[in-house]
Amino acid sequence: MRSGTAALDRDFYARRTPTVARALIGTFLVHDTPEGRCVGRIVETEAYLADGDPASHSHRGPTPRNAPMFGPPGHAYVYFTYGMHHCFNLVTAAEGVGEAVLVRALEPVEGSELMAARRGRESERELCSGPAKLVQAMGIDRSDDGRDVTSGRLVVWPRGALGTGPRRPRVVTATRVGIRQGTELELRFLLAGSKFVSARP
DNA sequence: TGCCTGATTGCCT
DNA sequence: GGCAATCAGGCAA
Repeated sequence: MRSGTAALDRDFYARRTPTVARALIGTFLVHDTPEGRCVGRIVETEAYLADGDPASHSHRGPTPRNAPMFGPPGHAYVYFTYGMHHCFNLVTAAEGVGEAVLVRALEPVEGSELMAARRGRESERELCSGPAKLVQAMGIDRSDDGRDVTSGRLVVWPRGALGTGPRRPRVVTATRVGIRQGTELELRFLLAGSKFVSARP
């Protein structure tokens, strides 16, 4: 294993959640399954906070569903919504603080044929341009809820790990989408100019 | 116990 | 641009 492909460690996630959400732009989500490896560059994220954020699942305190948000940072939080979709989050901040970053869009980097087969879609832009789309394309499911993402089959590689893409990408902020409360908060982060984001700000 | 809403997507018009 | 699909959590009764 090359030194450049070491996964982001727990200290990366144990910071202020908006800081982590911004720092995740340009990093690589990597999932190894028996069918093969899929890699996507993270191009869109949203931060969900513990205090003053009514859109956050953790807003009303811990439940069995949102428990991973309150666990140690560097773990996955996968939840089911709208009766048919899953969304993938990375748990941030200190243990006991219910915060996480929702990964909203990826740019396919490796394994796009496998992604297309899972998605039943050929268009590269349609593979990962939405939180539920990328979960399906990457082969993530509820068994990954709570998984440690600092090592193992599901990890995040730092910017520059593959020798492609800018190490200091231009990141723009915007208000979050798909929520009714907390819409005034600028907690959405996007890779400037990327055509793989879910919706233009 | 039961009704309502939602961090979405894809198909239909 | 509208709307159905379909389930877990929250809240009212």
